[in-house]
Amino acid sequence: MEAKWPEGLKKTKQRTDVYEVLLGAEAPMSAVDIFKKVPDYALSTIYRILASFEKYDMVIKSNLPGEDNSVYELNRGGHTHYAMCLKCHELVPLKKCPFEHVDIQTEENDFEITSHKIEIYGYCSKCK
Amino acid sequence: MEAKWPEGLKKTKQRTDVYEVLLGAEAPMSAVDIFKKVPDYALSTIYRILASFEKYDMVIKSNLPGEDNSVYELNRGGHTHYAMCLKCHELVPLKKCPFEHVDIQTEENDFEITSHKIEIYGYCSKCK
DNA sequence: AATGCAATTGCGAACTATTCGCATTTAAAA
DNA sequence: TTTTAAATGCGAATAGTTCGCAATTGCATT
Repeated sequence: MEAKWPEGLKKTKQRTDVYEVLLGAEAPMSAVDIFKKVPDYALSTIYRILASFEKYDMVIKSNLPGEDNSVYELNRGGHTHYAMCLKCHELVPLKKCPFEHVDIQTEENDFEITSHKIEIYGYCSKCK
Repeated sequence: MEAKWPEGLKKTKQRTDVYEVLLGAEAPMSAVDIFKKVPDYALSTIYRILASFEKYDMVIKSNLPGEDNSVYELNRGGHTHYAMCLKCHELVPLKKCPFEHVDIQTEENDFEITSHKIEIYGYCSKCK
């Protein structure tokens, strides 16, 4: 309900509702998923809201392959990765970031790494 | 020119030419990138060829965020990951897979991992 | 509480990457 | 060489996302 709201991001009914939806989600959602939860708002508005949230680092946008759309999740600080079931497409969170104690080396030895994304695939307990 | 060709994949001028293009590429290419190299073939044919290559595990299809298209690279066996420069979008290969000696644990403890993708972001030597 | 204005929204049209349908061509098996 | 399933070219269709613009709304200032 009440939560930190970025300075400079105007509060509107649409934005707070979309924020609520993301707060209640336990897996990343697509724009259309969100749209279905708040069908009174225009889909293009959902996209614009998500873009504004992304600009303020409130959400993380990901593109899961196999799917042709983007999904969004609230940026809750400590970053989370997911494993995706190739059969039912369920997303299962990883216990911890596998890169925690790994150092990554590029061919170009001057590359400054700022962030990463990980996609894990396989079969969930129900599907295998 | 002569290289292993999967059993059951019919050899056509279009397919071998697309294969050549991918062989000569040192970074993943989009369908349109490839199309520009072989402009006599229909773009839809390029897509279908890439889909057939993917089915035979000859290419790896990836979706780089920020870009709204997919890119394809030849599957050369030992898998490679890339770091992407957030400024110039150059792709720099990693020296080795960071997951080589890491075990990944999901919340659901029965998840069977079969593969992974990694996306590293940052700034290349030229851009930072 | 009323005013002003920039930011946001709704609506539909536009755009882009990708896929599909179908008639024609072609690889390669017989 | 004949045959036949698979591949291609072409344009149209689709899906996700973005854009333009007029109408609305948040919120700072009176």
